[in-house]
Amino acid sequence: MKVVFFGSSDFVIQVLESLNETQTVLAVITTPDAPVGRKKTLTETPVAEAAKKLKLPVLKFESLKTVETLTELSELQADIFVVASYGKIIPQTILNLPQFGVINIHPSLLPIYRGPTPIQTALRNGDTTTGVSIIKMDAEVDHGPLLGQTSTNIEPNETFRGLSLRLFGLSIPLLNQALSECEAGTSKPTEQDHVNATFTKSLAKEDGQIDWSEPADKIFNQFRAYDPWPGLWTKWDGQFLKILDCKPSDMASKSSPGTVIEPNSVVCGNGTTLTLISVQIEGKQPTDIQSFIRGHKSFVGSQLL
RNA sequence: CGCGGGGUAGAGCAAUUGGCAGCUCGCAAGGCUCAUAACCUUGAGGUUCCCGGUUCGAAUCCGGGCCCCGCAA
Repeated sequence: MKVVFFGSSDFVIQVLESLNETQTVLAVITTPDAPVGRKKTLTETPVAEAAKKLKLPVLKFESLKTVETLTELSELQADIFVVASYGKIIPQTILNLPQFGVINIHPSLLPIYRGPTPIQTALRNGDTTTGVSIIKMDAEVDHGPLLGQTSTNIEPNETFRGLSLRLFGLSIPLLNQALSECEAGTSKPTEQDHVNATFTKSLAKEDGQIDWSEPADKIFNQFRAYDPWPGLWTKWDGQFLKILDCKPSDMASKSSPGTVIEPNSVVCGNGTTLTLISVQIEGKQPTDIQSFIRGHKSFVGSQLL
C-alpha cells in the first residue's frame, strides 16, 4: 500500500523503517525544526533525520489546518496514513483524505491512558502491565475503534525510554496485520469501551520535582517515568540538583524526609530511603555520587527540598 | 547579543585581604594482617583552559579568546 507516515520521536523510527520495507512510503510528515539548546540552533526531529537516510521525502507543516497543507497531502494520493508519536492533533479534513483512513499507534491499552503521556503515566503509577493499541483515528483524541492491541509486562526497572522502544517494537507486527486487513477489506474495527476511558496530561518541568515525603518506591517510579524529561530533580543549597540515576534502598531511617544519610541515600516518606547513584548540580557535569560527596563535604547530613 | 554557573593533579572539589597550590578519592612502592575495597608509612602526578595587562608578587584583579554545563525555549 501507499503510505504516508506521521511521526517525530526517535522511538518510532523503527516503525518507519519497518513500513519502508513492507509498504511504499510516499512521504514522512514530521513537526518543524525547533530551536534546541543555548544557541537555539534549529534541529530536525529524529524522524526527519532517519527519513533522509532512507531517502524518503520529508514534509514539515507548521499547521495542518491550512488549505495548502491539505492540498499537498491530498496530492500524495496515499492509500492510508500512519501516525505514531507525531505531536500535533490531526483535523478531520485530513482524516478524510486517504481511502483507508488514518491509523494511529498509541502506546497504552486503550481506552486506558488516552492523551499525550500514556507511557510516563503507566510508569509513574507503578503499573505492572501495559500495552500498545492500533486504532482507526476519528475526530476525538485516541477515541477511534481498535484494530489491534497487545499487552506486555512492565519490568520493575524499566524506564521511559526502554519501554517506549519496546512498545513501538511490539506495535510493528500489529501494524502489519492491520494494514493487510485494511487492504483485503477484512478489517473488523471494534469500538472502545468509552465509559472506562482515562486521560493523561502533558508534563511540565515541575512534575520532575521530588516530594521527599513520598515513599521511595513512588519516587523511583517518578524517576523511571520522567527519565530524560522533565527528569528527577530537587533543590540543594539553593541550587537545582538533578538525580540522574537512583534506586530504592532497603535501609530504613527515622530522620525527616529529605535528609541525606550515610553513605549516599536520602530519607523518603514512611522511613524508606532512596540510594543516589549519579547526580548533576546546576552548572556542573554529571558526576557519580561518590565523587559528588568527595567534593561537597556538607552534602551528607544536609536537607533536600 | 535571552538569564545564570563553571574551567586548579587521573576523578570530585578547596585555597581568607593578591603572599610557599591544598583536601578527599584513585594510582605507585613498602608495611601490618589468615585475609580484604580495611589500617599505617612513603611517593609520583600541575603551563591553575589560552593570550595580553596591572603588580615586588596573580589561581585570585582588568581586557580579549576558547570550551563545558544549568535555566529558558
